[in-house]
Amino acid sequence: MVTASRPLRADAARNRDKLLAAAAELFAERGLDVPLEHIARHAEVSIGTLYKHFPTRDDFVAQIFPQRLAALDVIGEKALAEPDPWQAFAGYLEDLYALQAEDRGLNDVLVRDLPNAPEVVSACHRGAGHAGTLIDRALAAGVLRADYSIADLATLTRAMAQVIRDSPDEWRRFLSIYVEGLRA
Amino acid sequence: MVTASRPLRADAARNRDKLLAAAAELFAERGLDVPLEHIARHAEVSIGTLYKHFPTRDDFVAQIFPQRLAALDVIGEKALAEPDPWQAFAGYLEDLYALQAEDRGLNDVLVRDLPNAPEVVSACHRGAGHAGTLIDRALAAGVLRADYSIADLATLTRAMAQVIRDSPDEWRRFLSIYVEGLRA
DNA sequence: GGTTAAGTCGAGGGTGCCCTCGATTTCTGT
DNA sequence: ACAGAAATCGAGGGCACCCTCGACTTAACC
Repeated sequence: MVTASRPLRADAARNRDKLLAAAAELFAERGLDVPLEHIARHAEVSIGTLYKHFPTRDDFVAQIFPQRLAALDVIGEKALAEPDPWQAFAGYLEDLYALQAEDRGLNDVLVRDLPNAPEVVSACHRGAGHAGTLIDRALAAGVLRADYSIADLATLTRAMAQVIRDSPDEWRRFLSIYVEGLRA
Repeated sequence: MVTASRPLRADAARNRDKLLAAAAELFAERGLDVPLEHIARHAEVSIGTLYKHFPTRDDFVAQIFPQRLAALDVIGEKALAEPDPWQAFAGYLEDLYALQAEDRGLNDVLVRDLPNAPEVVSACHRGAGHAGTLIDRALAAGVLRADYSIADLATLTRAMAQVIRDSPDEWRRFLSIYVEGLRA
């Protein structure tokens, strides 16, 4: 069933873009919970127009974060290209949380479930896939503690989210201590 | 300057107690941010009466948590009595976060600064004192990584708060991995 | 039992955010 | 240039929480 909607009118397309840009900026700075009214104001568009284009907050999230989550694939590939299994895994963690630390909204996305943004969910699944491979490789090489699993990484991610929020300069140290605990 | 206020009338004392009990229960279950109206309802007292007894939310916090934080002293003493410096330190962490995991409000208290509840702040300082001693002893014994400091423990506490909130059954595992990373 | 200070009550005003909808404006195809 | 479809606008209703204040009730003391 093809829902061939007519193309947007020029002014509408412009406003849509302004809204997306505003949302992306405010999400990154203030997190996923910025009032939608702030986004509208920042985009210089009325609140009614905002709701016309993006009826729910998750519509913004679904438009903005899949792109940003593509970075997850990039660091995943990068890590998979690293020959040393320990370096690959540890480097992946560094890169992942560096990404998270740069974007308050992304930090939120990785902690919440967003049942209404399937593309975001699937991007996270892809990321988890990479991470799983890295874990398996490290396990096979015997460099990672034998009982480590992807669930532990999920827990770590939530913990890191909090550390990043509270003290954006100390997360590397925290991570490095935790990672020490991971060696086989 | 002694502000000898008259004793409370019987009904007032009763209501005050009901309010404290309600607040303690709801803080523990739902965290520090329960609506004050819920507390009043749960205490079967009007919202006006609540404000009469406790003009701010921090007045509740200041009444409720110093008691609860006394448990911090207990586990601190217990740890100081343990002869093995590593066991003392690691056991302290276990006990501390077990406490935190039992009480959603306490979990919140340990993450926020509460400038308006000086008794709470000072109880935390006392706790930090114990922890500092335990760290120093472990460092002196050479069993703890040499650069560890009380600031790291503060970071850990925030991280643990998040882990406890999200997955109340997995915090022990998370902690044990982190603690592995701590051995000298 | 009467007096009165102390205490209780809850309606209601304030704020911040959510979301809708009818009046108005603007684009676009002819 | 005009008609009509498409967009825009923002006032306003709803909700959850905050907090206040004046009218009412009650305990405490004689």
